[in-house]
Amino acid sequence: MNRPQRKNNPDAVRARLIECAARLIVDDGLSALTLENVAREAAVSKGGLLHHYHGKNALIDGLFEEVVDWFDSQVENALEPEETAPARFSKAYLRVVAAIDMSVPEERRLAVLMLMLSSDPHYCARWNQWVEARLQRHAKTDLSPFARTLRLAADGLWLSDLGGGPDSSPSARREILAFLEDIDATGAMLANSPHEGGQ
Amino acid sequence: MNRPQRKNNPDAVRARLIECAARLIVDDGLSALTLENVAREAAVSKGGLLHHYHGKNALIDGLFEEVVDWFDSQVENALEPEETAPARFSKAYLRVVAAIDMSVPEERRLAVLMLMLSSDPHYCARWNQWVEARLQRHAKTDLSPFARTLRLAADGLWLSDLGGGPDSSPSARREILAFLEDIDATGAMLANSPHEGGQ
DNA sequence: GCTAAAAAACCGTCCAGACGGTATGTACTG
DNA sequence: CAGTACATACCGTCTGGACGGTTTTTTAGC
Repeated sequence: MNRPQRKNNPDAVRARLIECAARLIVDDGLSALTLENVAREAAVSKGGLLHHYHGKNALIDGLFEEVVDWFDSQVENALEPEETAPARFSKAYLRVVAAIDMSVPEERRLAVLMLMLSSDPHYCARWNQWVEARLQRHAKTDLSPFARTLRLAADGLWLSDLGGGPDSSPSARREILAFLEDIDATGAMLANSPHEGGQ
Repeated sequence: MNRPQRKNNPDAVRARLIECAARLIVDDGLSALTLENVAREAAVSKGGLLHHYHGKNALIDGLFEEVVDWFDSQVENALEPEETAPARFSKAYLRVVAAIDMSVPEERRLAVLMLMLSSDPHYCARWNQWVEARLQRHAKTDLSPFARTLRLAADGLWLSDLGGGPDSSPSARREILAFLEDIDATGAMLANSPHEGGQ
């Protein structure tokens, strides 16, 4: 995968740049995401950064795609085998979000996504594209109110995680998950309503 | 309360500054919140702005408090009369969020809150303080998993509103609300679990 | 009630620093 | 040698904020 014949392989530098950008955003807020800060954190000069990413937008775009791809693969892995399971996609969605441990740097990436989503309409639109594409693929299972509610709760959890809200503690999180599973078990009102997508 | 004997009462100017700052953030993004822009929108010079708010932080702080106070009063008004109703606070919380109409300028304020929350850890902490204070006040009714889930879903709805996600359409929203109410009606698993607050 | 002093409200300008981005130079690799 | 991967130095712009001046309102003395 990597090319150890190079002393400093540029892929690693790129990855480090993305990683540091993510860390900066999560820990110090969006305003801390400056080229200089990222470069310093990644132990690279600003010129070096701009060699890999032609401008700040390119860096952010790279970060965005990185995170979305990561989340996408995570959800894909969390999907149940039965393809007709109700709320199959939304459950996986929730599971991935709920499993995030903010103390693990790798998993803070999602917080980055949240930040970017709420700060820039452009990324918001791109995210919505992803969600709607997935929703379309799982239209048979994930348009029910229950599925929607699951995703909404996941988003709330996600947001709560970001700020360390009172519902992000492990115990509170466990309770919520258990509650949602109980509802699922009762099996009430899981019928897919024929609600047209989009707004 | 106000002093109408003044021709241009400064309270009105301050309110206008806050209002314009909010509008700028929501419509044009966080980066558009500059002293000059705010001053121009409010038909006040930059010096005038700095006379009322000693620095940008003071302005943002004022905005933050304004919005939190507004949300607080909205939730207070949405509270059911019966003080022992399960998830009393969380239901009001959800009701207020769900009732927000983003086309009404007044109600876009909440979007401001979201923006600030996600951009600055400091405001995140202050928001958590508010939530925890309210949670403590309503500890008897709003620590159940159901209540937590309600607030989480509200947050998700809130976020979805901001970005115009696929779950922010009126019909989808109605479905979700109805679903949540059905769960409430079944009355299952509403017992307050003795979960210690905080993290 | 009149007036002068004080305070508050407000304006326009200027400046230091930060930030994104460019241009140029250099070392390493193949 | 050519191209990649960086580093260094620098530039133009924007922004926050300081500062001094001007108008309006309030207060105080008489």
